[in-house]
Amino acid sequence: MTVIFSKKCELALQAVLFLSIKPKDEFLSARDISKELQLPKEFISKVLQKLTETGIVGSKKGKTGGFFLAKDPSEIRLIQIVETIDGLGVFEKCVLGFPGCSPDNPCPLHNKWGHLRDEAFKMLTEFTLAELKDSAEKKIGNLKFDIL
Amino acid sequence: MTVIFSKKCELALQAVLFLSIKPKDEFLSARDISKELQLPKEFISKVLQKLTETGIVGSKKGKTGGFFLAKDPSEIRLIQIVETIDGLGVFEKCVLGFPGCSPDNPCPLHNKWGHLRDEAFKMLTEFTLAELKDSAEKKIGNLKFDIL
DNA sequence: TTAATTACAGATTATTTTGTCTTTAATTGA
DNA sequence: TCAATTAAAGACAAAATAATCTGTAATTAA
Ligand code: SF4
Ligand code: SF4
Repeated sequence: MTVIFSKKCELALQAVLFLSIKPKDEFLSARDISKELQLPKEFISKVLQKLTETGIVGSKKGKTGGFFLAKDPSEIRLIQIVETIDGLGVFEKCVLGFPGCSPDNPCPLHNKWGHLRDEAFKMLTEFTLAELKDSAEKKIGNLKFDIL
Repeated sequence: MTVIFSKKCELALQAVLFLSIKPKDEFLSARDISKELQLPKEFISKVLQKLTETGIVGSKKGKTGGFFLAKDPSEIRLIQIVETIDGLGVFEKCVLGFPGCSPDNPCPLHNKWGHLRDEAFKMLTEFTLAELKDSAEKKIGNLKFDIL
């Protein structure tokens, strides 16, 4: 079973969301994030490293180092995170997995699926971290008390 | 990078679509299908075996044996194929991959995503093989001449 | 200056998914 | 009956993905 995003990407979304609810000038270590989100530490840091390359998050080495959002949450669109981690391939691919299908002979699914795909893309480009901040805050707050 | 469906499932869709464009009383061997769709033979037969369990396709062993659609194309909904191969988990899962999220405190994505997911589900339940037959026919016909 | 802490980079391992191979049982035509 | 053909079943191999580990360089506090 697969989903739209890879696990890596889901994790990245969570981690960045977590960064967004913290004060802007605070450095969060991978360890802190992993502890709070209950996710593998090294995986976190690897993913965040990737995101530093694209300038979405910043990092500082050393004793008080850690990660932080490099931009204002309102400047970070979800699609940017997806793109960095997974790429945008999903949004181009055929549902049926047919090779070499050209859209001049589209099957009935093509239009419907294409539309949904575009909607998903639109959703991810429209939403910024700022819009998710509030509910993410509650959500991550709850996380500690969740059994699963 | 992952997509909505697993490769197995894509392949199943293609194989079943292929069966649907053949005369009802014709047995198609896994080898024939694999040859025509240019896909691994054993994978095909494995997937079709799965689909025989759910009664979507039928099979016959022996010299003139092979696979065939057990129902009329208009009776086979795409979702049934997806369900047998991948299950319906995708349509229940959270985009962000948060564990233990309850819908009483939905993040802004939840509704949007939920809607898209439902649309996808609806699309797959509404479409039957019959509706895809015609264009699949052309599509598979072209397949042989495609470079990739 | 030194010890501690942290991101960083890359190797390594584990797990899952995908694909192949081998063997068996059923069916048919010769 | 017998040889050929095929699905079925499941072991096996390869590849992709996820997760861990190890060592290094940067930074800071003492
Ligand atoms: S026309 Fe159908 S088969 Fe071709 S790319 Fe679109 S969805 Fe896929
Ligand atoms: S509310 Fe948000 S985090 Fe929770 S299940 Fe829905 S999409 Fe996922």
